[in-house]
Amino acid sequence: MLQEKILATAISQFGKQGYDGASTRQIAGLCDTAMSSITYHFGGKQGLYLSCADHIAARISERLGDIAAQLQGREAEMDAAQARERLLHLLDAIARLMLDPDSEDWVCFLVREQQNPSEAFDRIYNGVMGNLIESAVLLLARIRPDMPEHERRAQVMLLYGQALVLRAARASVTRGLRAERLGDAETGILRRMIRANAETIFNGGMP
Amino acid sequence: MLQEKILATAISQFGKQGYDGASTRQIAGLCDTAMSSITYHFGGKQGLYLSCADHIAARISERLGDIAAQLQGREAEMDAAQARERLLHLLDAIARLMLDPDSEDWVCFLVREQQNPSEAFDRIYNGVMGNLIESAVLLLARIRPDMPEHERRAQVMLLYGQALVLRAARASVTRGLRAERLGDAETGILRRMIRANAETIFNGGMP
DNA sequence: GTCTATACTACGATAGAC
DNA sequence: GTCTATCGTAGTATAGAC
Repeated sequence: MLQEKILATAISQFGKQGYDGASTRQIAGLCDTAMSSITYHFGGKQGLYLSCADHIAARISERLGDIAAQLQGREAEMDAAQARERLLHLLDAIARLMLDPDSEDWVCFLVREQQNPSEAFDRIYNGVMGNLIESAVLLLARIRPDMPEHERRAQVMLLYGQALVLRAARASVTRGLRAERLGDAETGILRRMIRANAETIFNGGMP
Repeated sequence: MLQEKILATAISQFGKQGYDGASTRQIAGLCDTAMSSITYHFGGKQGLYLSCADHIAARISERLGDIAAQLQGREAEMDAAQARERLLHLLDAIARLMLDPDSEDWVCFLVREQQNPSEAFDRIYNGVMGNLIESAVLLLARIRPDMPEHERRAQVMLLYGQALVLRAARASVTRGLRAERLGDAETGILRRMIRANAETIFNGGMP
C-alpha cells in the first residue's frame, strides 16, 4: 500500500530530521514515487505530518493499548497489591518502548513535537497518552491513598521521566553508562532499576 | 555587542525551530542587521550553530559550575552524609534549571541536539555535561558503596531523568498536572518530590 | 491514482560598495 | 564591520497529461 509506505517513511524522516529538516521530495523519493502523490493522498506536507501523528497514536495503542484497556475503569476495584503490579507493568512497558530500536523514529517524532507542540501533539495526547497518564494516576491512588491528588500526578510524571530519559537523552545515557550503545546488558539493568526505584518510591514515607 | 545579540537570538531560534527550521535571514532580521553579518562573524550557519553550543556549555558552567567545581576531586574525601547532601543539591539545581523559563531556549537546543547528536553535542558534553554526570556517579559511590559501578551509572541517569522530563516532555507534564503552566505551586511540589524520591532511592535496599 | 512540468518562494553563500 | 545585490539550490504547491 503506497499510502502506508509513505506514512512509515515520513515518520522516519520527520523523526530523524524534524518537520523542517525533512522534505516531501525526499520522502517521495524513498518510496519510489512522485512528490505530488503526497499532495494527492495527504493534501500536502502539513497534512502528511498530521497523518503521521494519528498513525503514531495508533501504534502506541497497539503496543500499550492492551494494558490501558485492561485497566479501563477497573482501577477503583483493585487492591493496593494488584494496582502496584499493574503500574510496575505499565512502567516497564514504557521503558521497553523507549529502549526498543524499532520505536526510535516515532518516539523521536514525539519528543520533537513536545518541544513546540502543535495540533499533532493534541491528537496523540488526546488519542492515547492522556489515557496512559490518567491510568497511572488512578493506580497510584490505590497504592498511595494517603498522598494528595496533585502529588500523585507529579509523581506519575517523574516516574515516566525515568523511562523517557532513555530516549530523549539517549546520547548522554550511552556516554554516561560508558557504552557504545544500549545493548541487552544495559537494557536489562535499566529496566530492573526503573522497577526497583518505582517500588521503593511506592513505599516512600510509609512504614 | 552585535555578536552576543546574534548568539542569543540564534540559540532562541535554533531551540524553538531546530537547525533546519531556523533561518539565518530571520535571525539577522531579529537583530536588525544583515544576514551577511553572520557569515562575517561566525563563518556561516554551521559556524553559528557550533558557537551556540559553546555558549550553552559556558552558561551551564556559570550556573552549575560552582557546584561541580566545589566537588572537583573532593568526592572521595566526603562521608556518606555529606555526599548525600551534595548530590541532592546538584539534582535540585538541575531541576530548577529545567523549570526556569529563562533556560527554556537553550535546554530545547540541547534536547533537540540529542535527537541526532552532532559535533555541537560533543562540545557541550565534553565541556560540562560529562563532568556533571561523573560528579554524580562519584557522589553516589560514597552514598551507596555496595552498589556495582555500572548500576550507579544507570541510577544517575534515571535520577537526572526525573528532572529532564520537566523540560523534554513539558507539554505532557503540564497536561498531566492539569495545569495551564508550571507556576510556583507546581514547581515547588516537583522539586520537593524529586528530592524526596532521590532520598528514598539512596536508602533503597539498605536497612 | 500516478506521473511530469512548471511556478513560486525561501534558503545559504558570496562578491563588492561603503 | 556592515550593508545591498545577486547567484545557485532546494523547498512546496499546482496544473495538466496519461
